[in-house]
Amino acid sequence: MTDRATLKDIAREIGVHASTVSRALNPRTASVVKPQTQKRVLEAARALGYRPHPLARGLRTNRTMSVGMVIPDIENPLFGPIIAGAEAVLAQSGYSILIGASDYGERGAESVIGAMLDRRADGLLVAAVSRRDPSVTAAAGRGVPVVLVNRTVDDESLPAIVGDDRLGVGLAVRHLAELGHRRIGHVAGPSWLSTGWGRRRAFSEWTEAEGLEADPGLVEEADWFQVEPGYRACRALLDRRPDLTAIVAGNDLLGLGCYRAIRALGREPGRDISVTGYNDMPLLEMMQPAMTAVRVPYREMGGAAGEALLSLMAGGSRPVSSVRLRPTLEVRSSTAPARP
Amino acid sequence: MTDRATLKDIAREIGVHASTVSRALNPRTASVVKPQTQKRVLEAARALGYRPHPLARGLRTNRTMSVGMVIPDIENPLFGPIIAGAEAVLAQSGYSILIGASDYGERGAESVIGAMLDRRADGLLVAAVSRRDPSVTAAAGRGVPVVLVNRTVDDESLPAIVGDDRLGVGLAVRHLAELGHRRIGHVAGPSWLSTGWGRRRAFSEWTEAEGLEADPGLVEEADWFQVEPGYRACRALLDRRPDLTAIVAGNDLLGLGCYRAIRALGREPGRDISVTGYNDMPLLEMMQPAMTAVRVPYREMGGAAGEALLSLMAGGSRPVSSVRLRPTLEVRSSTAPARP
DNA sequence: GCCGGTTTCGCAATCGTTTGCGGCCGGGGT
DNA sequence: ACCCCGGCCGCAAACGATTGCGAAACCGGC
Repeated sequence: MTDRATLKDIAREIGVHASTVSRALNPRTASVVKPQTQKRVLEAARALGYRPHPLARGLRTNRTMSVGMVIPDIENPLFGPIIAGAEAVLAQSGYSILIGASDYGERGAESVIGAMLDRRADGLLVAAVSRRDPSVTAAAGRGVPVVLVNRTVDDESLPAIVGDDRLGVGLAVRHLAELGHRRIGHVAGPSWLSTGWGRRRAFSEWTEAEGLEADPGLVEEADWFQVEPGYRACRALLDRRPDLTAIVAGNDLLGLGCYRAIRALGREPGRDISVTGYNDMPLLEMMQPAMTAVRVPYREMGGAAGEALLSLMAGGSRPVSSVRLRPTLEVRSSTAPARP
Repeated sequence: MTDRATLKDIAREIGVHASTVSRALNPRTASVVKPQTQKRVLEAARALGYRPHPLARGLRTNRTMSVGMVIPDIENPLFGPIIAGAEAVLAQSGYSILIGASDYGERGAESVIGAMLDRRADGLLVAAVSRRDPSVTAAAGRGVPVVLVNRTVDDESLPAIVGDDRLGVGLAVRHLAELGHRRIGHVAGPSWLSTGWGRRRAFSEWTEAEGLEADPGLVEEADWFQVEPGYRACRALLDRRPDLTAIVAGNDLLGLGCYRAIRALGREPGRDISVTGYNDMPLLEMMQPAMTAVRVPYREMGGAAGEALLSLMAGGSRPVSSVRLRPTLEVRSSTAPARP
């Protein structure tokens, strides 16, 4: 760890005071130093390989140029693109990203957010866990810029960058309706997650809007966004309603659970019962049958969240508004015309 | 951002000097303050909700309690568990993780590593990109603790936590040999990646060791660890050697490419030609046929890397040795007895 | 040559913590 | 009674940057 050059080193080198060097190096204050001195400072700085010390600077300015990103489950491939998108735009502006896993624990989010606030992160990017997370709103209440991403909390006051689930579910339902399906079921995610809850509501709205059968019994809630719970929920759903010809799954994994449930009943997904996924995670197109799915632009989501946070941290007085990103529908072979 | 309490606040509260408070709060120096004073300090600190200012502390001690983690491609689901594993053990010791994407660019790794060193990260966890990355060795040369993870560089002096590819490939080759396969091919990853290169060499060694046909023509290199390049490489391989009965793929995605190539030739993976994947990424068991794959313990890998970095940063004079984690074989239905 | 007004820059404080050094005080040994 | 020593704590100097304030230096105009 060879010690790096400091402002004082540069100052000594060219015979000025450290404060002058500081001003010369700071674009905002560079106008008050004589152009020629600035040039000498710049040259010496480059010659010495000067890099400002972020701790010293942060101590003085109360800014760390780092933002905390809290992810409920880093192992979930969903969050990769979100992180990547946010990282790209934030790194552009010189911010570093502190990552923390909340591990879905009520206490988890609290402690990881606490750690980030202790570190004086300038802002927080939160893929909130539950629909009401006290530690998130608490942080926001203490004046820390917070942007929610992918999921939202019930508190509407926080800017949130999410996918437009209403639109996405609509894409799936309309697609199935156009294929002639009239009795469509829904395997929903946990209703205590904003994504599970929102898609479920959207499903009810769209079936009604499309003039399809709209019955609460068409919906079965899985207790987790995973294959196995999806399998169980789908079995329960098909037990109750063996006449369904299509199923809208709350996410891709639930959709894969539906595949298994349908096969367990001796029928074939895609051919006998159409299935749509949600998210369009990698490899979904490699499944058999390749799954039709609503694609959520996660990378863009991360990028938009990063930008929102930037403008929030820039102190823009006007509130940063929430954004709903438009999903698209990737039509593959798990959906087919309804059989008579 | 309500201002937090400082040492001085506590000092004023109970009528001592700030330095005394500092000593009382620091376990290492707590022995020099009278037990009773320490108790008063502790109480006041808790009452005021004191949290040390990491910037001030870091400025003084030259430690940031943060480590940089550079990942070539955050969107790759492979790295999720690695990050999670490392995060878990590092957070335990109070370290935060700065994440950075090098985006596979030669220049990328350099700039992101530079950013982390500017931030005075106490250590670096690097999922190196190429087998020789100058910026990594340069950082290590400057005295910054560096641990490589998943991939390694040719420079053997850096501690690296990797999967034991030799063993893993051996598991696959022996499994196939036991199933009666005699003519086994290999679709390799790029040889400029340590993983691609190492598995390829291991393949040659094992085919020879098992007394199988060992011919350079049995290996075809894909130019990237993706489905499409895997497809192309596998087609080329099968064009050259239509008599192969099994293929060891350099990773799971290449294996999926093999599925497609095999089907394109009118044959069926698993039944006509066995295929093994490598890594055992999520959802691989949902493929048709469910892919037999070497499973690499990525979460443990991240954890081990975190621990290695911790002991390296702790200044242990004895060199931290590299670790090879033992993979296991998940036998599924993409491998079957060789047909006569 | 003096004066008012700009530039341009130095001084010193400050951010919150750690830490070497020295001072004070009390107790025990001679 | 004196000295010494050890326990406990305060003082102040760092760490490296930013920034309000004031002081030179310099300008032109009278």
